[in-house]
Amino acid sequence: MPTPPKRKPTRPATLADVGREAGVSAMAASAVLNGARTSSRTAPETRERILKAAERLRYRPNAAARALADRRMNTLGVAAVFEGELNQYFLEVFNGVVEAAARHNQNTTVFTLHDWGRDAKRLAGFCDGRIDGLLLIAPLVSHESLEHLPDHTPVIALHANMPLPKSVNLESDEERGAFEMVNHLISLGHKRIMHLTGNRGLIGAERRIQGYQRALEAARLRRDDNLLVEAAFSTEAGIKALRQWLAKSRGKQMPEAIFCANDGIAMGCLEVLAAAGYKVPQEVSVVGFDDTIAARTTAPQLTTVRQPLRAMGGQAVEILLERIREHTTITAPQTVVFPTELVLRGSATPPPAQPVLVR
Amino acid sequence: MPTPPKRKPTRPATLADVGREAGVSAMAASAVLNGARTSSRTAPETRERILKAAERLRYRPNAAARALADRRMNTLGVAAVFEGELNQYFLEVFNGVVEAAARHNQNTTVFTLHDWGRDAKRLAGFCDGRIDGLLLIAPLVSHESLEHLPDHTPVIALHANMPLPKSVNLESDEERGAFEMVNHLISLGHKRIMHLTGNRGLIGAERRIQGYQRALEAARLRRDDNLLVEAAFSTEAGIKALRQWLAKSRGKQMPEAIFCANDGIAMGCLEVLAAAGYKVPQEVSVVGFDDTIAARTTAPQLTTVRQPLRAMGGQAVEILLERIREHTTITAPQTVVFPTELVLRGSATPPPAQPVLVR
DNA sequence: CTGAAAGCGCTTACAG
DNA sequence: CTGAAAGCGCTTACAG
Repeated sequence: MPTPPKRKPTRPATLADVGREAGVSAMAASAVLNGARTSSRTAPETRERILKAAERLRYRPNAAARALADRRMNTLGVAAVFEGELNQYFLEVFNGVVEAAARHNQNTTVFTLHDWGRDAKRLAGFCDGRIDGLLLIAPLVSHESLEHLPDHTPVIALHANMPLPKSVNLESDEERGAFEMVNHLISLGHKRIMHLTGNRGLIGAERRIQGYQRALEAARLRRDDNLLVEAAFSTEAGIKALRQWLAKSRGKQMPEAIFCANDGIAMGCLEVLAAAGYKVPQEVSVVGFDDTIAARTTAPQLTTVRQPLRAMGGQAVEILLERIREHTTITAPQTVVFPTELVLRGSATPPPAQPVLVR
Repeated sequence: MPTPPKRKPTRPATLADVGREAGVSAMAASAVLNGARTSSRTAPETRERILKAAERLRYRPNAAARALADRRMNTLGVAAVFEGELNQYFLEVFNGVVEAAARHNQNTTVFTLHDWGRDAKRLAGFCDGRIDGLLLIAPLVSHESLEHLPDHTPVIALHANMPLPKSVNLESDEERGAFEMVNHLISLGHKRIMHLTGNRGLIGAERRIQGYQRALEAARLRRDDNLLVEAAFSTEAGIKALRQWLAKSRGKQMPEAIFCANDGIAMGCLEVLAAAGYKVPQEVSVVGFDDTIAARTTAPQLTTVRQPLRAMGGQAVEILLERIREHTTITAPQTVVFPTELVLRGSATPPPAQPVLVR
């Protein structure tokens, strides 16, 4: 006795189901439901019947099947390192990414890496049809790891440590941002300006150093190597570096202003200076870089250099989608530079009339 | 003249390609490369040949094809509203999600909604085979929108405004957290304690209000309706609410402490108070709720109520994966409550000896 | 231990 | 305007 062809109720409806229900073929259903090319030329009443059937069956196109046929997943990958946590910088960029992706009906999937060098192979593994394009956030690439980059998936990089070949690279004009900030301090009357650097070797850190030095030179201020203090891009590093400097400089003159390579370092400075009893900005001005949320919650609020992180994230998505759509092949590395902007708040004022000594 | 069977170099290699290269069938390749069941029983030298061929061809399994055959995408969806930006709360939860997902070799894709009510249908649209399970972050569901929830994809909710039926619901004991925080302020000597609320009507906001009021009552402090100030769960709302309150209260006594419904509001308070020249915590104590990263980046750092957001995100993933694996069907809503915890930092101290006036 | 076959659910030419 | 066929790249039984 043959079993009646009964759909198991737990299985989502397919195009074939809808077609059967509407008395048409699966691809007629495909045409009207999933907008295949021929959709416009379907008879109105057939169309109606199919729509009704789909509604009744709660039909939803299966993404995997569609991706397989289409070679298009409508999903963008975002890769970033996860060192215990995704940080403020990432969140800011990701906001822009998510916003732009949503505008284009694209999904965003996040891949977290422990280490750019080590995980280069995993990165390529992501490009296995589940994403249509890949955005690398602040990647630290080496010539070797570039080997592992996917061939068939367009890649775009934001704040890479070196321009990725065959890719568009987004960066901001950090050298200029640093230059303008130091210039601003000079115009306020500062002459003795310390720079707490980011991680030496990172391109972002080096560019800020260059901007700092160029501004000093342009103003014919002498370069005091003692005021170029190596730190790293974190609050902890800022605290440590400034503390050490103060400890070994007792009795000497304080810097009139401290230009920090990012807001995190600046926060560390504020903490150390407050603890040691120096008044900011009356005795020492302190400025940052990035304009993260944190810059507005310190007291005084931070004068800083704004990078348009969110806009950069959005633009990355736009460019990536363009490349996916057009199948654009990039041969030479391409670079897009975003402007930075000075944000003036309360942490920088003219220097004190009398020199302040380290105490 | 027949064209030689030449692979187009732009196409990623498939199992068939690898099989051909190694002189075996596609499914032999499948067995050793993609770990199908039979993999263990492949002859060592065949195995070796296949591995070599795959390496040479840079073979990568196509995720879409695999998902279609498997009915398993190895991807989890996370849905959250995006009102201009993903906030710290989301970031914190997402950290836990990402971490747990990575541990299980699962991807995470983010779906952003404008509005829970309006986008209920889109939500179901996501459950089209591209994800295996869906995590709703702080969803605002209605009985009606529940209709649209997917039938074939397990769902789990974090901080839902009402327990979702057929789903596991994760929440934390916010009433108790609020109670303990206000109680702590009282034990420091505060009597005049303001509460800046979250969005009225949201269960999380109401629970914090209840905890606040219960603590005042328990200490027999009179309830001053003027100090229960309606705001919403954002920094901007905190700024606006406190500014308005200050503007209409000139000459009156400042609150000794401000209990904010979340850290974002507290950050807004710090900003307003810093701008207006009030010293925190010497003149006013400010405390938050959530213990997001931001709580540690403010100056002073925030005393706050810790919700184990990250752990909750991680746990959500674990439960979801369990449900996917087991095909567990849930009939009655299930709820898991996480404890909160007081985190003492610098933003709350005993009240000033002399009352401070609004200036 | 290995391979030929059928199927996952969709699309894209190609006929009628 | 509509349908039968082939194919996307993989897996899962099922034979040998």
